[in-house]
Amino acid sequence: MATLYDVCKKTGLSTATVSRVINGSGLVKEATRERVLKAMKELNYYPSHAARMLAGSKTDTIGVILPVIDNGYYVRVLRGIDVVSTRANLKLLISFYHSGSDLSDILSSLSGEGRADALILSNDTPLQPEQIRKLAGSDIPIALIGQKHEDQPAMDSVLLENFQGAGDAVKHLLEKGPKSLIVITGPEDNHDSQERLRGVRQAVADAACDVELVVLHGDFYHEGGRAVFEEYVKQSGAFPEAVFAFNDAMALGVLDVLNEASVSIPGDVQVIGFDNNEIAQYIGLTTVRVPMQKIGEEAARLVAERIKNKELPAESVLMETALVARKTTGNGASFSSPKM
Amino acid sequence: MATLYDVCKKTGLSTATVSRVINGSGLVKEATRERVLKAMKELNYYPSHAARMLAGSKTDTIGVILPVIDNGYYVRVLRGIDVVSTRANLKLLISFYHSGSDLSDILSSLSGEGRADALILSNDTPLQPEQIRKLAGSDIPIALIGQKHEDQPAMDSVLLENFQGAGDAVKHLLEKGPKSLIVITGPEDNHDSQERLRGVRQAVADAACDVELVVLHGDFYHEGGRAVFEEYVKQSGAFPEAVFAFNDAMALGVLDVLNEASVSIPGDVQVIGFDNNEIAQYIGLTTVRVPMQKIGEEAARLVAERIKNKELPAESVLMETALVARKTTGNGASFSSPKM
DNA sequence: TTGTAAGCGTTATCAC
DNA sequence: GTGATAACGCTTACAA
Repeated sequence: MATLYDVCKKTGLSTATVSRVINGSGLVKEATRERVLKAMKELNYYPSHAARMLAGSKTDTIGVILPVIDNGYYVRVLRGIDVVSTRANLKLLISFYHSGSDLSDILSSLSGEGRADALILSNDTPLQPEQIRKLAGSDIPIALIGQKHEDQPAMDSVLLENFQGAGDAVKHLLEKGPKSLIVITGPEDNHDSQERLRGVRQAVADAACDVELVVLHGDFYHEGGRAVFEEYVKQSGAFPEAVFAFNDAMALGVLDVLNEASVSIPGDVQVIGFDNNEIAQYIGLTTVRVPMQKIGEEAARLVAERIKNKELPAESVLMETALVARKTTGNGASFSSPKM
Repeated sequence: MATLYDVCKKTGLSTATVSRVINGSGLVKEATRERVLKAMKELNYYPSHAARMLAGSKTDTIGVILPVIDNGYYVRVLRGIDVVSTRANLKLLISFYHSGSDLSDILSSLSGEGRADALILSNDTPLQPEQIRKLAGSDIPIALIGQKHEDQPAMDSVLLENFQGAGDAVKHLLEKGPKSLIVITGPEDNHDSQERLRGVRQAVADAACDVELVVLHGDFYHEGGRAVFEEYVKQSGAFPEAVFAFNDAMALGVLDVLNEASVSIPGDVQVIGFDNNEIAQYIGLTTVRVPMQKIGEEAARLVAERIKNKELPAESVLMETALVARKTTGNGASFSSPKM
C-alpha cells in the first residue's frame, strides 16, 4: 500500500502540501495540485482511513442502530439514511439489535471506541433518551427516530404525525356511522402507539356521535393482532363495525379472522391499518401512510448538519402521515380476501 | 476521552502491559489484570478504534455491498450477515449501490482506504469477479453472493441451487400435463436467471412430453413481468396453461393479468414464482423458496473464516432451494385474487 | 504557497 | 511478567 510518504517522495513535496491537496484544504498552487493528483493515481494511493481518523479525529461514519428488520419498515428508513449520507460522503456502520442484544455494548463500541461521528437510533429501543445520551457519551450527535426526548443536548428527533394520522383514520371510519369501533394498539410503552391512541380519542370526542370505542392491546405483530381480535370477537359474540389496527401487520391479522368468518369487508366491517406496507398496497388495505424513506432522510440530514456544527439547537422534525383510502373501507372495488 | 496513557498513569503500569490485558494477549499476572480492568472501568476507558486500526492494521469490520433494497430480499440476506458477524465481533459497514453509483468508488473506499477487513458483495453487480478483485486490491477477502467466479484468489462464493429449483418447479407444473409452458426470465446477464433457464430446459427435456416451451424475457420487476406477459397474451390470443416466472414479483404481474381477465387459477392457468417473498406467502403463490438469511449467514461465515486464515482455499457454497406448492398450482384452497 | 515537526492512541518487538 | 520505545500514516499548528 502506497502511503502519503510515497506520494511526497514521488513529488518532492512535503506531507503538509500533499495532505492539503487530499483534503482540498489550504491554498495549493494549481500546478502542484495536479502534480500530486497525478502521483496519487500512478501510485494507486488511497489515504489510510485509520490514520486520518487518528490524526483528524473524525470518522466520516454514521452509526445506525435499528431493530432487527423483517417487516420491510426499517429497510425503507435505511434507504433514506443511505441516500442522504452518501450525498454527504458519510459511510454507514449499521448495527441491528433485538431483545437479546445489549444496546449499551453497541453504543459504546460505536461511540466510545470512536467508530462513528454521529448516531441514528430508531425507536422501539428499550432505553430512554437520557440513558442513551449517557451511554453514548455527551459529545456525539444523536438523532432519534420515533422517540420523544426532553432537552437532551445535541439530540435531534424525527417524529411522526401519529395524532393527526390516527385522527384521520377514525374520522374516515366514522363517516359510515358505525356503532362500535375497535382499535388495536401497539405495545404500551411505544410512543407512536400512545400518540395514535390520543389521536383516536380526540377524533372520537370531536365526532360527537355515540360510537362505542373499545381499545384492545396488541403488539404490532400479525399474529398478535389476530389473536387479540379473535379473542374479542369470541368474548363479545359479535363483530364490530369498524376496526383500526395501529399497524398493517395487525390489520392483516384482523382480516384473517373476518375472512374466515366470511364477514363482508367493508360491507359489514371496515378495517384500517397504519404504515402502508407492501401487502397493504397489494391487497388494498386502507391505511395511514408513513413516509419511511423520508424519515430516514431527515434523520441523516439532522446528524450530518450537526456533525458540521455541533452548536445547532436541538431540532425535532414532524413527518406527515396521510390516509390512503382503499377497499377495506369501501373505496374502489370491493375487497376480496386472497386467503380463501 | 480517557486514553491508554490514563490507564497507565492510574495503575503505574506500562502501555505494553495494559495493552496486553485489553487484548487478552500475552501473560499478565491475574492481580495486575484486575487492577487494570478496574482502572478502565473507573476511567470509563474505551480503546480508540482509530489507533488500534492504525497500529494493528485490522478494522474488525466487514464491508457489505448490496443493491438498493426495496424488495425485501436483501434485507433477509443482511439479517443473515448480521447474525454471523455479530457473533464474530465484526461490525458491518454497508453500502448500497444502484445503477447511478460508482461501484469502484465504493470498493476503493472500503478496501483501498482500509475501512474493512473483508467484503461481501451481492449479485446484480455490473462488474465481473476479475474486475472486482482488481478494484478491491489483491489482499482483501471477498465473498460473492450469487455470482460465479473462476479462480479468483481469496474469493469465496455463495450460490443458489437454481438449476434444481427451476427443474422442480417445471416438474410440478408438468404434472397436470399442460400443453404450453411460459417461462419469464430475469435480465439476460443475470447468473441466477441463466441457471434457472438451464434447469427449465433440462426438466422439459427430461419430461419427454410435448409441452410447448415459450421463453419470455423479463426484468425481475412486477411491472416488467406483467408487461411481457400481457404482450404475449395479446400476440398469441390465448392464455397458456402454465407460467413459471423467475421471481415472485413478476409472478404477481402475471396474476394481475390473469385476474383482470377472470381466468381461473389454477383451474385454467397454473402459476409459479421464485423467491418465496412475503406477498407470495400471504396470497398463496406457489414458488421456489430461497434461503435468503442462510445465504447471508454463509457469506459472513466465509469471510470471517478467511479473515482469520487467508490461506484457506476458495470455497463455493451451494444453497438449497425448495418448491413450496400453494394455491396457484392447485394446492390447498383455490386461489382468489386479492385485487378484484 | 510550501515545509517542519509534533502529535493522535494504539500494537508489538525487544530487552529486562 | 513487565517496561521502553519504535512504528502505524495521517493532520495541523507554526515557520519560512
